[in-house]
Amino acid sequence: MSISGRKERERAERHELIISTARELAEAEGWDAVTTRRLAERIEYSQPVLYSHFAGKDAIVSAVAVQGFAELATALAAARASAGTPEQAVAAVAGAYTAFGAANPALYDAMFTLTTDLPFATAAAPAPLRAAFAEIADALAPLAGERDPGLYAEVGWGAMHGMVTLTRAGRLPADQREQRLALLVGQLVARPGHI
Amino acid sequence: MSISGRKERERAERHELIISTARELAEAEGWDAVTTRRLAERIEYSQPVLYSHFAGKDAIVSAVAVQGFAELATALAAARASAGTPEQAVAAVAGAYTAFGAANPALYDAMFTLTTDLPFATAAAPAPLRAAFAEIADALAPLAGERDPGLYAEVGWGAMHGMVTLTRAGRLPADQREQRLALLVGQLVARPGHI
DNA sequence: TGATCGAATCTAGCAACGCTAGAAACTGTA
DNA sequence: TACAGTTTCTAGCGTTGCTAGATTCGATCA
Repeated sequence: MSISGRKERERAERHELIISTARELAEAEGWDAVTTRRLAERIEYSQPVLYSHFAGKDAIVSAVAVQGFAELATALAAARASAGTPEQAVAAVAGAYTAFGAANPALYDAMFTLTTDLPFATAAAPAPLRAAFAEIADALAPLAGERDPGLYAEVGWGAMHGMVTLTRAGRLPADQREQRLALLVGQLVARPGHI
Repeated sequence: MSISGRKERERAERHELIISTARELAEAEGWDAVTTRRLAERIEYSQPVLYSHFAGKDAIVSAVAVQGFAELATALAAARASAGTPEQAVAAVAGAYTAFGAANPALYDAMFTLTTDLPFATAAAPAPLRAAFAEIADALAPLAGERDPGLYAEVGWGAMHGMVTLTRAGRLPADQREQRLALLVGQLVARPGHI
């Protein structure tokens, strides 16, 4: 048992090594630089070993994305826990969310731009994805009032996500980041207007 | 003059043909199917002619994107013009924006996901891009109040963009689209809360 | 009308991509 | 020490974006 145990352990380590190396390479040089050849060279194995761990390159990106969602969930939970009022919790979560996107651009790309096959809005979605969304939902829930909590959370998430992606693409000026975020939070926690 | 004039005209026609063919192919089969070989075959020229019109494939995608921004600006203007109150204008613009994204998924991808080199928040940004943003800004301006109009527009744009992309990626359930949009608009036009 | 020269276009090919079949090496067992 | 099974690698396939050099086309002049 100990021999096969060691093998399994080594295999699991290599599995994680592939994920972390792909992530590092992407964060350092962008996802275009993450080719199976370069990745294999970095982990000091030949190309085909990648395919003994993952179905293909997409699966590697997805694995990085899931890791990202787990970290995002942790960051949001910490932000929410540090806040006093519900409004402050929303502000803290929004700040943590946008900071996460700014600090890990390639990771954020893997989570939202490159990964297309991760189930999300279903029960089959990986736990980290549901955990990250739950943090947003939990932060907004106390303020929902007559609003549907699920929809309220989705709208809040979408607003934060849009800001992150537009900022990242250089489509929102980098300055006034703070004020923009404050304005977003102000709208999110506002009592809804009617048309 | 008439001969070289005809040549220039034919060249311009082919230029547009490349753009429209790329767009059609993308909308029909996704951008992955838009290879330089398939594109050349469709326009019934060899591959290298593409490079006599565009610096590379990215430039073709960018050209499609600019066309998309022009159409988006038109759609938003029409929506805004049809509305009565400022609040209704915001609702109309938001509805038109999300409908545009849903109706032209590949085009929207070209505009926001694939194109990375289009300048935006600067004066050097192509006119259609500034026009589309201006429609959003103009719709929100009457409601800005003490809010900075520019930031207010950016936040509104980000919120709509986030909703479109998350919906498109299958990360927001397709049902309750209407209610979600209404909730978003309600938050956008709300008098801001404070933290 | 026919030769010439420049421009437009195509053929053919490069390097790099994701991925895989079959050979080789390595590991544990007898 | 020979064998069996797994693991890993070498080599290569088809496709990608892009380009150099050959070729064809067309306007201009003798």
